Amino acid sequence: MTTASSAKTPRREPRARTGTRTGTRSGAEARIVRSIGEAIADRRLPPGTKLTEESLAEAFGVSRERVRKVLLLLAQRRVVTLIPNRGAFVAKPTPKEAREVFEARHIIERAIMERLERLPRPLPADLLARLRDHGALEDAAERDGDRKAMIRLSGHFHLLLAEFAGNATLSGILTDLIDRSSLAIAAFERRSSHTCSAGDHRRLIAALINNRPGEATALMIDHLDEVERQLDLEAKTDARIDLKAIFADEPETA
Amino acid sequence: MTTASSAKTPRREPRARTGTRTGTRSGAEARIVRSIGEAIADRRLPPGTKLTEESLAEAFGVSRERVRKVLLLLAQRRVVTLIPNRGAFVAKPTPKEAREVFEARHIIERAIMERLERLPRPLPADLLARLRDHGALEDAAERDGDRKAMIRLSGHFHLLLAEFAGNATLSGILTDLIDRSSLAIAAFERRSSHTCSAGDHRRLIAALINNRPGEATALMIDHLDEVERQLDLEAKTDARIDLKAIFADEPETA
DNA sequence: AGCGCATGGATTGTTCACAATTCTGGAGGC
DNA sequence: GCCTCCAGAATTGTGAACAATCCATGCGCT
Repeated sequence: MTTASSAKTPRREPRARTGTRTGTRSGAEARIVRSIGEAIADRRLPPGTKLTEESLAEAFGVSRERVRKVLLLLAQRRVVTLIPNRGAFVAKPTPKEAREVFEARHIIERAIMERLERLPRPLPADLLARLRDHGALEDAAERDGDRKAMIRLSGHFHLLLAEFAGNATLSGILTDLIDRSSLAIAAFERRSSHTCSAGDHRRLIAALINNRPGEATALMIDHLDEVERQLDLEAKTDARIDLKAIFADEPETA
Repeated sequence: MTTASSAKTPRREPRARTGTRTGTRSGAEARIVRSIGEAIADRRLPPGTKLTEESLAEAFGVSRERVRKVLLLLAQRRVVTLIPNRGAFVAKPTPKEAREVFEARHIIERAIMERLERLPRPLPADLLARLRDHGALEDAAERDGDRKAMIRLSGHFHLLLAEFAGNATLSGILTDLIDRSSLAIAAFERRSSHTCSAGDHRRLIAALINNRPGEATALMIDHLDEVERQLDLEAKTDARIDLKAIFADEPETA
């Protein structure tokens, strides 16, 4: 094939900024990606929902081309599915894919917990503070029965731990996996069961602070197993929802 | 334009085909992504190389828009870096990022090896066949001193193992990590040493077949350690400090 | 010289119009 | 009644033109 050797004489190297986290540069796009991502995570956009370019463009007040780019990014993250000439849909994971995602989380989050347990004691003050703050938020959401907040906070909890494990690359990978977990949960959750994970998280925080070797890691594994066990890989949920209604009032500032 | 009420009554479900593997639909795009990715992996495109849209468009005989899309995908995979209004460059990982990538590979590939070791014996015939074929290819490349082939084959080896661990999601994650490893190697490799990994791979295959518990996993960890140890990750990135890079960091995202 | 500043050329970013494909709804034949 | 087939409409895909931005070179001034 044609080799891409058309790069001309090397000029100067750009400083490889580690800054941009998502690879998207414009702030507006990042905002839309996050907005749609969160809508999918807390199930305002259930799996299978058609994401019409023009509707989204209107809802966010941007051009269609930009929506197109956003959808491409989300597709790469497996959060939406692009079908040629048919459009974009909120991804609907297969049971196999759901199991794979949870297995991947098992692997990565176990490693994260092991690193956290190996952290020098006492734990950094900011970690403790953020864990405490987070616990309070989750408790409040549980008290209020705010389901969407609980889902969102649950994801944040896992990401918070990943962040303090000190490997941004792993955190990025886990971010995607958590989003896809949300999709899997939305697709396969049983009607009945609802032992919400706030309790698990509380115990996990306590174990992390007390630092009995292996305890926190074991709790994390149990926690992930428990979440996965609550799924019913036979259920098929289907619904469609009006995009504009969902994004009716989007906060201008992130 | 007035708001054309979209997303009407629920219609029909889109066949949630898992078909498109990469998220890119058109075959041409996938081809270009792979082509550029391989060129980066075996260092025909070293880190920092400017990737001008028009040059690429010409080289591949496609429109600039398509190149643009490809670059966006590669940026999402952290293989190229997009700088607003400046263009696309082959990513140049920092030492920190390189360490993170290798740590992530450690975690994932250890898990993969553990799963492979747990496979029922004797190993599937096709796995054995492909391992043998691959070994022959690597031996040949080593004999011929075909450095590019060796790099490519080394990546394929790890992906081959991942594939037979039976988790496509993990394989996908590892694919990205391997590409980024190639970048890290290209950026930080020491001039001198290069005990190429064909030998490591050979021993690993043997251990996998013989199946002394834990041996293959340990070999994989050693292998990854060895590769990383051959890099010079001491922060010698650049003597002069670029002020623009320091202050150019995103003011927008929290 | 060295520094500041304007201009020219090149490259990226955005918008627009149109082509291609699919979906919808109905007419017609069996 | 049910299926097939065929416009019309809606939606996605593509290319080209236009605007914005940046880099480099040269000129004038201190």
